[in-house]
Amino acid sequence: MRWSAAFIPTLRDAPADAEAASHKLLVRGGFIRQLHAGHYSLLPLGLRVHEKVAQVVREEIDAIGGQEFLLPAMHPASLWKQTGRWDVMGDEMFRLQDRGGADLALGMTHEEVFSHIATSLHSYKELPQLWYQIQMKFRDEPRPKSGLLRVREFAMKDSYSFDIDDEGLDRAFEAHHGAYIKIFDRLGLTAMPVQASSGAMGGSASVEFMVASPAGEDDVLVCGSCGYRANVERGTSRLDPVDSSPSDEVPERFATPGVRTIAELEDIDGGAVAVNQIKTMVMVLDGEVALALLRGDHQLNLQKLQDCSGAVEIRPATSEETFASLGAHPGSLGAVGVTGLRVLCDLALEGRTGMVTGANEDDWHLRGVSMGRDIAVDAWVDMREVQSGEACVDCGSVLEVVRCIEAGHIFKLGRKYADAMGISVLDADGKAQIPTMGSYGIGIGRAVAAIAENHHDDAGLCWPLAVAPYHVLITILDLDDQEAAALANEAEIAFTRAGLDVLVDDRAARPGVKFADAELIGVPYRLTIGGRSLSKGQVEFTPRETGTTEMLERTSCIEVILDTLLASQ
RNA sequence: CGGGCUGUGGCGCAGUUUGGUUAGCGCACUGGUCUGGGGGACCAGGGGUCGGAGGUUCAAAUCCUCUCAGCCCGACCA
Repeated sequence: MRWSAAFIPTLRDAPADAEAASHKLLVRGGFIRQLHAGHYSLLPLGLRVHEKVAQVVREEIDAIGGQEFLLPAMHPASLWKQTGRWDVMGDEMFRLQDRGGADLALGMTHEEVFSHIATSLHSYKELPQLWYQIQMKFRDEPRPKSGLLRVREFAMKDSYSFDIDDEGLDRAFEAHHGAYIKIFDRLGLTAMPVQASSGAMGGSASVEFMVASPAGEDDVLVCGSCGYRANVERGTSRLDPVDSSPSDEVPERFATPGVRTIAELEDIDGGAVAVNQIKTMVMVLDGEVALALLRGDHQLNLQKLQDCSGAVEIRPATSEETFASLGAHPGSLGAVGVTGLRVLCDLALEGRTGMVTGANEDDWHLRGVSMGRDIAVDAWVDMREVQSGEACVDCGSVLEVVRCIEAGHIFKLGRKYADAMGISVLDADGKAQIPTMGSYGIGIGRAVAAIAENHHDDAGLCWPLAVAPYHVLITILDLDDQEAAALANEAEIAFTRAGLDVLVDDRAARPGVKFADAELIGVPYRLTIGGRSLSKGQVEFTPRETGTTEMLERTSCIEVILDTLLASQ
């Protein structure tokens, strides 16, 4: 490709509203353009990277026996009603109607459609099956952000496994686990598998593949010592022991005028340190007011609450709802003597005595509260969010919280969808069996952004060879120089013949412009042909990553570069 | 959904407080001259009606009302 004829609209300035490095650089480098919030056009350069990422993913899923499909992006509502997700998905699903008034949806995932196809499986002999596609998903994200990192329309590799038994599902899950490790490694991403919440997908196990990046949106607990890795939506920690010896104390009201926060209650006369307080949070779970109790110094994690409560829709109660339920305002709430409300209590409070909590009367608190005796707890659950510095649940070392991009997610779904969709095969005994499913996703565009986040410097992008839009950039400095033109031509032909993607910068621009653009778009290797070196019979070879230039002999440069590139592929 | 911010040529911005000539600057773009190894200089150009609608006024980018869009934080989110 000759740059002079290519559409590579580089910009000197990033759009003012771009924050993330990948967003800025992908726009500046002429890879993407925003159409509107959450919808991006891939320009030729961006598409090249996108396709290369997709190809790596395709090869590795093929390698574990995946069969590629391409399913419709638009689905009939009936399909989604069959699994109940027409209602469950809520506002996140794009919905529309055809001319006849029939309800349709734009697919946000494809369990339903693949399951629909899987109803034509009839025998255990046809299992296992591993099906996948690379296709557009549509999700009406409340807040698209950071360029390609969070969008409303994106290509996803989604695969689905169908097995007769749990052992089969385990094998499919492990196969994906291994494939994902290879994929992210080939993409130049350091991805760590972490224990994750299955969220609305349900199912028995789920592992996320996380790439550390400040541009990410997930927090992961990382133990540097034993390798424990878990999303904060799932992970836990080992707490320092606290005194919880049985106590004869009975709850006693005491005045706390003006006290509304944990910190204020620590300071007031007769109060208690946060560890000895009960934090009472009023939440609305699927329309029903419930109490979530935590130790005073702990934070609630909503995803954990959702997972342990089974509720689909969760929100904090309004202060009106709170007052109507408990008769007091936030800051004076407690669960002592409360009946008729579901009370969920964090495990960290189990067996605690001598606690301080709100009295459900503004400006009054209770002390001497014993958990089991004074509070009617419906369920003991893990719903606190682990903070950085807490002790690893497995080995006791210090946990670190690392900000990450979720690059992949694999789920064991079990039989929920297969059952709902009516998939059934006969086993060896002639008995009908419902297959068990797994589902496995990688967002292609998000992977592109994650790579950009992790492979760039001040001058621009720095693509790993495997996903670079072009492998080599031949920069001609003096367009009038016949010898330079001839050499560039010769090199382009030789590189292309060797299977490399070559971009030749033959623009009538000054060297500074060409160098700056070269670094911005991040082609891994640059061959610079300029009069100054050429007069000495030399050319320059510069890997983008190091930026250090090596002088090569004009006569042998093509060979040397080919050796270098083919060796590093 | 709550909070904050922003909409002026392709990109980045000034002008809005205090309404008043043909709406300005940098980059990019076109033609030219010089230059020629890190976004060069000069000359000459083209392109916007100021997110949209309504209103106030002799006069609106500027004031008022409504509305749309985008970004950030939070909530939410397979």
